[in-house]
Amino acid sequence: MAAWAHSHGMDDHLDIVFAALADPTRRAILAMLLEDDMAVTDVAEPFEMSLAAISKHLGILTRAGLISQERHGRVKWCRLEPDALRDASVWMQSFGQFEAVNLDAFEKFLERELRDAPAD
Amino acid sequence: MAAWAHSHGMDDHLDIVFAALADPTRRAILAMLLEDDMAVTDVAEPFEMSLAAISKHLGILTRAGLISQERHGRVKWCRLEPDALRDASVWMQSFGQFEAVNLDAFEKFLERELRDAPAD
DNA sequence: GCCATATTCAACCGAAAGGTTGACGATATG
DNA sequence: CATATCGTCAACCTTTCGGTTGAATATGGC
Repeated sequence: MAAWAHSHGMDDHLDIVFAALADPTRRAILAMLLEDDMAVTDVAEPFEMSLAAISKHLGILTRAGLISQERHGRVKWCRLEPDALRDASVWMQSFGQFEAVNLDAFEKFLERELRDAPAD
Repeated sequence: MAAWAHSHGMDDHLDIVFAALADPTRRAILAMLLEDDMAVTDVAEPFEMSLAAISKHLGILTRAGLISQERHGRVKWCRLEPDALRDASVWMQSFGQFEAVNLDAFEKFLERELRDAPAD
């Protein structure tokens, strides 16, 4: 089980992951990191915005668990962490394939969603 | 022009879809609509917020293509539209398969060294 | 026609998102 | 030591988000 599940509900984590994915700059960053790990400055280079803005985006991606950042000297390397994306992907597939046979995972998902919803 | 900049039409749509999914109320609504089509008032019933707020949420889900709304008399029925979710899921799976690409660690190491090299 | 019901619209509000700039701490280099 | 580079922080600004309330616009039932 993923580390974030200990301190947050799945719901909170999905909030953060989907919000992180909702920005085109951040998705472009993920696409860049798909090819290779990169330093913060190199990530920022192709974008027409300040380094501080990119640094914020990277913080958001890190908090969402979508990337990890590791410091080596004064350079901070950014690495893609596909696990969080896989989790959200699984969530979405439970909708896209709800006609299919795999109702087990979906059943558990639905239970969780309904319990977490502001009910009665 | 970078390779990741190719998908421009889809990019805007992904903005809207992921932003729509980033709210727990809206995800709960999607979960409810999995079971059955519902009228707006019935969708709003379990939530502790105004009907107008739910109406806004449904508008956002509709603009994202995640649901459709059809008016019958004075009742507006909401139906899940899993296609948009499937699209976003496909986008995410391309990242989930990151490991399948099996990038060579040595190659990454080499590129890192070259980028760090003070020569030129 | 009259009234209740279903849904949206418009105006407003506080908080959060996404950007800027300038200063700053830390690290490498000469 | 001096200086350039890497990255973040703090303060600020504007726009968007998520919610409220009250009025408005159908539509259905009697």
